[in-house]
Amino acid sequence: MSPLIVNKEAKKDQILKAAIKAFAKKGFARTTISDIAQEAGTGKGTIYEYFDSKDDIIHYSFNYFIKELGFDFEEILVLKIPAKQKLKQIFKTFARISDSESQVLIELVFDFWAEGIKGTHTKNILLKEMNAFYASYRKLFSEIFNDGIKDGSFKKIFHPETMATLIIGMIDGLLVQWILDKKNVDFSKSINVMISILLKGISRE
Amino acid sequence: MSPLIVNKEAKKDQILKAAIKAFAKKGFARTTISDIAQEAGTGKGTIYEYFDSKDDIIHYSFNYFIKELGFDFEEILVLKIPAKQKLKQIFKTFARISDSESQVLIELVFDFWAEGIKGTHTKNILLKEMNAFYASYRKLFSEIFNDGIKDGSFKKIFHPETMATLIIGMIDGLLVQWILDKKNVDFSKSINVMISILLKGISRE
Amino acid sequence: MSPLIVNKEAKKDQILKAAIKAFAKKGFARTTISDIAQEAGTGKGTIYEYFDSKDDIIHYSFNYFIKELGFDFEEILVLKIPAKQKLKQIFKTFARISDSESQVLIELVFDFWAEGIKGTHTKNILLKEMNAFYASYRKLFSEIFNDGIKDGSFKKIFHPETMATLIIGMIDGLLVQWILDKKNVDFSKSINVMISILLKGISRE
Amino acid sequence: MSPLIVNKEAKKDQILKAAIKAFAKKGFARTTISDIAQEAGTGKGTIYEYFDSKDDIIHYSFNYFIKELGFDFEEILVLKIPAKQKLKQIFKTFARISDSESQVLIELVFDFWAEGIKGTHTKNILLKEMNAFYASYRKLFSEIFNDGIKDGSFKKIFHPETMATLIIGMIDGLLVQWILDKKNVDFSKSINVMISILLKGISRE
DNA sequence: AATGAATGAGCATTCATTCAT
DNA sequence: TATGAATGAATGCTCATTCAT
Repeated sequence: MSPLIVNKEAKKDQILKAAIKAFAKKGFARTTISDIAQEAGTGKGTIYEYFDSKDDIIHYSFNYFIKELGFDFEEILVLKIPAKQKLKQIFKTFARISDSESQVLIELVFDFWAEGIKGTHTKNILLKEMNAFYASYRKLFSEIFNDGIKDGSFKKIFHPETMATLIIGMIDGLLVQWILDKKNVDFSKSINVMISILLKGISRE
Repeated sequence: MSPLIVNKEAKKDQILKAAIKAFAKKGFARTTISDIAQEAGTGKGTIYEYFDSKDDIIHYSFNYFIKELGFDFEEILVLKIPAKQKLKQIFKTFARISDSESQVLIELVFDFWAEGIKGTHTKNILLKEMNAFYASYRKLFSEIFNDGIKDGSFKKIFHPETMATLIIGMIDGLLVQWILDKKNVDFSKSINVMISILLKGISRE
Repeated sequence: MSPLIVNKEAKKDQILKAAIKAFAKKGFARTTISDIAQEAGTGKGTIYEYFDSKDDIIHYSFNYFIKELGFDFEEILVLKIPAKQKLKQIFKTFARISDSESQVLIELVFDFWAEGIKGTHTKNILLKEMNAFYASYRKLFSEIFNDGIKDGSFKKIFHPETMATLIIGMIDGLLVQWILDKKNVDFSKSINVMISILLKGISRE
Repeated sequence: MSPLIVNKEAKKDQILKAAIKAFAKKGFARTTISDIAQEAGTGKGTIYEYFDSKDDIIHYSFNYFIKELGFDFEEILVLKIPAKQKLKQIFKTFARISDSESQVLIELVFDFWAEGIKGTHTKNILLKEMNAFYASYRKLFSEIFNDGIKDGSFKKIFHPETMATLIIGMIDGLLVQWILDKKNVDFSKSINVMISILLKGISRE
């Protein structure tokens, strides 16, 4: 009669993954709790044992999304290598997005964006989190640019913050292009071209 | 003897604008026909006098979106000016996006993207149209690059198609950044920086 | 500038005929005022110039139905011919139902029956009228039977009222069979068989 | 650990009965899902746990109608009794229709007929089923007539198929008369008169 | 008189959420 | 803890009816 021991965290994770899979197929709005339950192989009611609401699941999905895609370049940031090398290192990570299992996750960006800026009262959390994410993201790049300018490898003609925005924008933009038309868009190649041009544009000499 | 005379086209347009306004506020999924009717100042039933369904309205919104944002650079394309000038000209158009009344419209991009790739059978029309739009868009830029390469003003080291994807991606990406965080992102400025770097990167000498 | 002179009655009739045609196609419930207007070649609003409501049209349809199918055997009733001849004469009329233009009309019986016994407050008029019609109908037959019994040509073993019900029931029933499955049911033939059996059953000697 | 246990079949049946009751009161078209839910004592949503759509309910109603009214005379058909006895036996069943709980069910015939021949694409299932039912019904009677003719108890002057149509028509017709005007029509008595006349008409000597 | 644009009450249906077991 | 039956608020859409012209 010993109760089945389940790792609550593990099950929550399992449901979350199922939810993401379901979201990727039909988008937030069209995905029902039933869909998620089915994908997770549980009952509908069970979902609510682990999440407060559908919005809650969306919210968790975003955090999972960020973490899982490995957008944490802290380690790179503290490396003792030239700014230019850091940039190259970071871009290498992105190039990897197009292969692997990240694909399902990637499909969610649009939904996050759409949901993020629109959602009702509750969901402004999403918007805040997204803004926080992008802000930290921008900071990451701007620090690198600042370093580069300081050590003389980058020209100081460009405002580092603006440059950061630009870089991130380019990455997101390529993502969009690629998701919309995978057949005709080569993500990795485009990223590489981008870094080349970029470095050429900002490198001193 | 004569019935109430209404300019059907004008009213359809008016409703469409109201719909777009409503969509911009809450997104496609959360916007109800009632919302649209209220925004348009008509009864619910009236909406259906002008559109077949909610999907139909979304569909029309996309076409309006494209046309209204003036993404038709055909005129520029045929101008007898150097490729470099053409690029600058085009980018000027984008810089204008951030001001004026385009703002409401811009908010819809996320929804189009999200709806486009997920939608059910019927809505794949949207996806097709979006793909068609982006394809023609890419063609536009790649032609300019080809011209530039031909007349010797651009280096021929980059694949024009990839470059086009890159440019469009950058624009879209900046758009995203800006929509998400208008306070901290300066769209026009970023666009200008972008063109500078870009031209530096691809111009011969 | 002399106004177009229209015979109001004629136009009402024209609309009524169009309505019946429409009803025959889709049934009362599924037929819209638009359908009727289209069939009549008029505007929707015009319908209301001649009829108070959809229910009103149904109501008029019933009266038209009765009159048009020629269920007025008064003339036969007063003829100076034997009861048996009268019966035959009447049945001949029914045999004619299956050819001619009555067909459209006939399709409506089910709707009248269904609407008649169910309808809301307003429509109990229909039920009353239908009952009145059937009552007079029964009276017609029972008078003939009474005559036949009186003059000795019919056996007096059967209650004339019951016999009348039976006859009418048979006719209606055949109608049902025939409408439902015209390919496999021969209305005229069945009617003829019926009268044969009937006469054999009730005729004295 | 175990979820709420419900006898799904039983509940579906209960809802079906409630639906039939509701249909009997207002007819298919005027009966709303709300009406059915109210009659069943459940919430609106619950109905859809057991049936796919309103059409689905109508469809099930027909099958229930056929089964419940005991229109399955197979057992009688195989009895080793004379054809004449079989007919009497069958007619006894009909006489029973007018009493008991069948009454609610009976009220639906008109709706089935009306819906059957008009319905849209989906509902032609109803028409097919009705035709199938009547066809098997006709076959039942024609077999009895054939038997009677073979064993010499019936005259062979009448085409068995036509006779069958006639009988069924008479029954349906009486039903109509009775439903429309229960006060003035005695169903059982009429049926009895009918069988008398019929037998007299077709029996040899 | 004729019309059809406008409308909102009303309907079938969906789905997030609750809760008894 | 797990479940799925139950539910009603909410939604897209239809259509009889009204009414300005």
